[in-house]
Amino acid sequence: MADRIAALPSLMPPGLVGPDVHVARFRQARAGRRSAVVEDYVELIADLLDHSGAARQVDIAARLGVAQPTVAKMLKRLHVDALVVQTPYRGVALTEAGRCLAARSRARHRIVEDFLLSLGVSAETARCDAEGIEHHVSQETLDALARALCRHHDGAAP
Amino acid sequence: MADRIAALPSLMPPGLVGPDVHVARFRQARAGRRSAVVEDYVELIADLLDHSGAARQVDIAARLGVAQPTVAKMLKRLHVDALVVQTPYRGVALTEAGRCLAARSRARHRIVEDFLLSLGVSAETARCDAEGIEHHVSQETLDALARALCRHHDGAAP
DNA sequence: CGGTGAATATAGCCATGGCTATAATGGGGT
DNA sequence: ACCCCATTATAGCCATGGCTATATTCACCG
Repeated sequence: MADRIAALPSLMPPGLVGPDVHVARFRQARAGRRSAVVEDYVELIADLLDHSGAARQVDIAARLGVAQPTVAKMLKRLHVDALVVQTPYRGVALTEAGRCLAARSRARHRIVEDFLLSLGVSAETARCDAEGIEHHVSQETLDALARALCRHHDGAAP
Repeated sequence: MADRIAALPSLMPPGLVGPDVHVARFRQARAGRRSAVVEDYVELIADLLDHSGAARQVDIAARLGVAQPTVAKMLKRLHVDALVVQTPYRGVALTEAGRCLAARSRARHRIVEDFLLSLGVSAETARCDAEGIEHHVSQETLDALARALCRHHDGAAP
């Protein structure tokens, strides 16, 4: 059938790969979409804690562009996931796991954004695109971006 | 020095940007996540049509790694969005708008994947990461990637 | 010490995008 | 011509992540 034809490499024009490989790609992409929200929250909480010493729901909501109850519901989930600790009617704090995830997300974010900047993309676009891209960058790609960034810096200012 | 910047991002307290700017970033990222599924479907349908002449629900489901009713429901939505036309118990076809969207998604995908390959990322990782990244790449960044790709080719085989 | 306003908690709604189970249908083989 | 079965349609469930409206609680000030 069509599948058998598509599975023959010699008859396969570039772009259509085996169904199993296709599945793996899409499953990974969906996983990235799922973890993206969590990473956004944790990273933002870390930023707020570092910058102002407190992470209140209203601040999180204001920066994410969502309503406060949305933040409250998500914080419950983050608490279940052992990423934050909440004291009622007070701000949230990150657990050790939360700080770890925040640090990784932040590093990833920074590398992606710096890399986009090194390509000549405007600061605002780099920020926006990095926000979406960072959750889909594997460690291998991240390493490649970091290497390219190093080469760029070495070549630009030796 | 470049290593230091890339390797120790968490030691640099990121200057917090204004809340409104933050909101714009996250809103764009959420929009990208929303459109990602639609683009995945349309791009895949176009690939199936090009390579086997038909896009059946079972094939779409097998490649996306989802169940057939999930595909059926999504096709209804794509029909409402005027991206596909369905004849009952037959495969789907793309509308003009659908073909247009598929072409744009495919071009975007190709540039991102080729760019990752040019960075030295393995073929499999490039495929997987490109699948997630492509939906979050603005036109400006896409242009920058294309330019860098051209420079890479010129430098590699002049 | 009490009241008031801001922050948080809670309840309940919606759309999206998954799933399973099952019914309806159409095409191909005998 | 007919029946089988692969395919598609439909029904109904769940989790996620948004929202509004409203109740609670805290903190501060008079």
